[in-house]
Formats: sequence, structure tokens, C-alpha cells
Amino acid sequence: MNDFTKILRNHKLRPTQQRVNLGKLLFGKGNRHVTAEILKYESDCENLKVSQATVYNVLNDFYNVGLLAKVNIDDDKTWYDTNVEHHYHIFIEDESRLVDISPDAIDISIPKKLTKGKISKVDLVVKINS
Amino acid sequence: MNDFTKILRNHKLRPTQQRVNLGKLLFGKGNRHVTAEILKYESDCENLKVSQATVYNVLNDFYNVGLLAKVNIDDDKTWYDTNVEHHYHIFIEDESRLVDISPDAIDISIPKKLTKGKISKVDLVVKINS
DNA sequence: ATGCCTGCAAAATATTTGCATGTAA
DNA sequence: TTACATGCAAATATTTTGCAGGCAT
Repeated sequence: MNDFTKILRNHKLRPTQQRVNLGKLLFGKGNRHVTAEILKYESDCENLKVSQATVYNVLNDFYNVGLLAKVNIDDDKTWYDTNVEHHYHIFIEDESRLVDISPDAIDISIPKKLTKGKISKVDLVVKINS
Repeated sequence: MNDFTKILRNHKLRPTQQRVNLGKLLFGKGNRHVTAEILKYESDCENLKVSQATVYNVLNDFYNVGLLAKVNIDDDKTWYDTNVEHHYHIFIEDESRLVDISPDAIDISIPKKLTKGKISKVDLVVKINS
């Protein structure tokens, strides 16, 4: 029983082969940003037996228990981020690539009267190109 | 020949009935935020003869010439904003409603070394609920 | 053994496109 | 009249879901 199996149990998710394998891809090498398409491609490269539907289902499962965050960049694909702490993003348009920014690096003070203090999330995406 | 016809001509768009009618809906009563679905619903209410495909085409035409801005809030529908000046957004989740924030209201200073000065767009969405 | 999970295909949703027709210039 | 826009339906793209079978407990 490896570490990710334990993490799945801690989040009340049954550690199936697909969840464990996708979990290793996602959490095995530092913070990552993926789309469902990218993750399916990677799992195919590793000859894992995972359907595209299961990739979607597992991403949603992980998101629902707080293992992943969603990032909305453009009007097509949804991105998933293994960093679930509060932070911001740079999107490198040329490369369709996301980079995290620590909230410490950018100070955003939102006047309370605008939001009545009921903030649930603050999304900041800085888009850059060359 | 009314005002919006003139605006269309200025943007090198032929002022067809559909573009003029949708333009009036969009720009006739202050700043607005709409999805393709909302705009189709409104044009149906006014008994305008516009197909859903044309609503999409016209929104894209207006976006491409700079009459509209796109806003990405969630992973489903794309929002269009009649305010094309640089600004930020509050998204009221309960009501699925967008509100503009002037960039003067929130100071965001992004360290140059993070972006190498190549910023093309800064998207800020503050999500609130009750 | 039981119930949750997966694969596959089909459905659902959002958006784009091809083509014949209509309309602005 | 000529080119561009529209309507409709079909195609495309992304994501979700139903169901039969499979695997974890």
C-alpha cells in the first residue's frame, strides 16, 4: 500500500487501480496543471488502462474532495491544478502553459463594500505572450 | 440610419438587421453581461428573427472588432461584456450575475520579473455568495 | 457478497460550420 | 449584381451519464 492509496482513503475514495495510477501521474512530480485531454494522453503513454470518461470522473472526484483545484483560462478546456492552496496564475499563451504565483507575490486588497465580505474565491490570471 | 448602424460601419461590419437588432439589445441600456443563451432568449422576447447560430456569429464578430470583451467565469458558458475597457469582475454565484469593478478600485501590482513585462491581459474575478 | 467503480457508447451541452437562400451595397 | 450574412441542420468539441460487467472491501 503506497502513499497515494493512503491519501485516497483519507478522502473517502476507494483506491481503485485507475485512481491510484492517475494520482501518481498527477501528484508524483511536484505541482502540475493538466486538462482532461493531457492526462488521458499521459496515461496512454504509460499504457495505463483508463478511458477518457474515467479520466473526467476521476478529475471530478479529486476536485470534489479537495485534491485538485479548477482553473478557468479560456472558453474551451478546463484546467486542473494540483496546488489547492490559495494562489494566482500566469498563463503563457504561446505555450498554453500555466504557472503558479504565490499570493505573497501580489497584493490584492478588495474593498469590503464591493463584496460585503462574502468572498468565496479570488481568481487572478495574468496572460502573457512574446 | 441610427447610431448603432454607424458604429457597425466604423468597425467594418455590414449593418444587417440581426446585427443592428442585437446591437440595440446589447448597447441600448448601459453596460451589460450576457451569454449566447441569454441574448437569444432576449431576442426571442422581442420577436426578433435571429437564430442561435447567428447569435454566436454576431457575438464573435463583435468580439473580433473590439465591441465586446469575453469573460471566463466557469467551465461552461462564455460571458460577453459590453465594457471593453480594462476592468475586473465580481461574480455573484447565487444569481449567476457579473458586476464590473473599476481597476481604480483595486490595486494589483505584478512584479515585472514574473511576467517579463509581456502582459497581454489581467483577469480578476472575485466570486461571492451569501 | 455487496456496493462502488470502470469502460464503452450514447446523451447532453456549448459552439462552429457548410450550404442554399436572402439581403446590403 | 455581387459579395457577404443568415438560417437551418449537421458537425465538432467538451463533458456527463446509463448500464452491464469488474474490482475493492
